[in-house]
Amino acid sequence: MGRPPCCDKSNVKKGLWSAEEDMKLLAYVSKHGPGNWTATPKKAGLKRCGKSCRLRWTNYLRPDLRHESFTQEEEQMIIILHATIGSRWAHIAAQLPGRTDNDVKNYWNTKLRKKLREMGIDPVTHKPFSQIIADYGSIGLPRVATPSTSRIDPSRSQSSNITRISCLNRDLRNVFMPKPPPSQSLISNFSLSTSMTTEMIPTQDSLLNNQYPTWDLFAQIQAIKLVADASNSCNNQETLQSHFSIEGSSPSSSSSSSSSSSSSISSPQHSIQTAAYLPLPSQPYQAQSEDTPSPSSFNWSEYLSEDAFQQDSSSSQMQDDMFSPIPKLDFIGGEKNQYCNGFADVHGCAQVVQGYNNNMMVGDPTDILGADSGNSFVESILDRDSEMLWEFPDILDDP
DNA sequence: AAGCTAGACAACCGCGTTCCG
DNA sequence: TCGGAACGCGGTTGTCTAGCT
Repeated sequence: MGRPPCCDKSNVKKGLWSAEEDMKLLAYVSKHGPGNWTATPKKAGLKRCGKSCRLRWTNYLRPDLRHESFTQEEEQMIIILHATIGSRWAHIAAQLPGRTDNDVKNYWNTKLRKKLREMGIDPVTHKPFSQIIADYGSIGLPRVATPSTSRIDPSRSQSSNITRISCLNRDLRNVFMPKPPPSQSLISNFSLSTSMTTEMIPTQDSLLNNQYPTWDLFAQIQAIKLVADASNSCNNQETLQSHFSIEGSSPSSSSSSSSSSSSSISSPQHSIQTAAYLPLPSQPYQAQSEDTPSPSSFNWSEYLSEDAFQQDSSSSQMQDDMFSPIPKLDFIGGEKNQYCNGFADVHGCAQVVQGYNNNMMVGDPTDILGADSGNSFVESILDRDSEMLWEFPDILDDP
C-alpha cells in the first residue's frame, strides 16, 4: 500500500510543529470542528498532510487533553489494563480521561516497562521472571543444549537459566502464543501448567470476540472501572480486602513470609486461574484470615508433586468452563455489553482484575508503584518466588 | 566547555478497518 | 458489490534535553 493521497505531496512539511502551525490548526478546528482532515491543511493554510493534522490535534491540541504527568492511579490503571487486554493503547487511553493512546504508549515504553523490569516482573506477561522460568521448565520445553548442566553447581544452573530466559520469549511466542493474547499471564498461567494443547489456548481474537465469556473487552474495562472506583472509595486496606480479598499480605506481613519455610503459600497461578476462569460465586469473595485455610490458598508441594498432566477436579472444571463451546456461566448470552449491566456481571468480570490484585498488588493496591510502598509490592512477589525456589531448588531444572 | 548517552516525548509509517459513492 | 478514500491503531523513528564524563 502506498502513501495516502493526502500525504503524497513532495512539498508536505514534516517534523515538529511550530507554534504558528499550531495556531492555524487550532483556529481552523475551533471554527469548523475536527473532521475532514484531508481538506483541513489546505483550508487552514498549512503545508501538512491531513494525517499529520489529525495526529497533531488528537495528541496535542485537543482542549480536553491533560498534559501533566501521570498519577499513581493512572499508572495502576495502565498496568492492570495492560495485563488484561495487552497493548490496546486506544482502549487503555479511553479509560483515562484526557490521555491519548500515544501518551499511554509512550509512558508505558519509557517508564512503566522499565519499572516492572526492575521489580523483577516481566512487562509482557506480568509475571515474575523466575515464575516464567519455572513455568518454562515445568512444561518441558526443549531446552537449549548446555553442556552438563549441574543441579548442584549454582553457577552452572544459573547460566543454564539465563540461557533459557534468553530464548524464553521467542519460544513462548512462537510455540504457545503465535500472537500475544490480551493477557499472557492469565492464559499462560493456565495453559502452561496443564495438559492443554496449543489448540485449546484461546487466541486473542477469540477472546475479544466473546468466544470466551470472561474476556469480553468491554466487560473487562467496566470491571476495571469498578475496581478502581472501589479502590477510591475504600478508606483503608481492610475495607478493600473485604471487597476484593487482597490475600494475606499487608505490607508488614509480606516481608515476614520469606523468613518461614511454610510450604503453603498462595500461588499466583492458582489464584489468577481461579479469578479468571472459575464460575462466579454468588457472593463476593470473603477476606481470609491468616489462620483460616483459604479455598484459594495453595500448596506448592502438592502442586509440584502432581503429575503435570493430571488434572485435579477443580482444574478440570476450570478447563471445562473455559473451553466449553457453550459457555456455562449464568450471565453469558446476549449482547456484548450485556455482560456487565448488573453488579453480578461486573463482579464476575472484576475477578480478572481481582486476580491481578490478589497476586500482584498485595499491600495497598492504590499505591502499588509509589516510592513508599513499592517495596511491599515487590517484596511480596519476590518473597513468594524465592520461597518457592528455596523449597524446590530443582524447579528450574528438568521437570 | 565539549562530547556522549539515555530518557522523554512528538511525530511518522504501515497496515487494517470503516465509510461512502 | 466493489473500489478508493478516510480513519484508527500500534509500532517505530526522530528530536530535544538533561545529566554525566
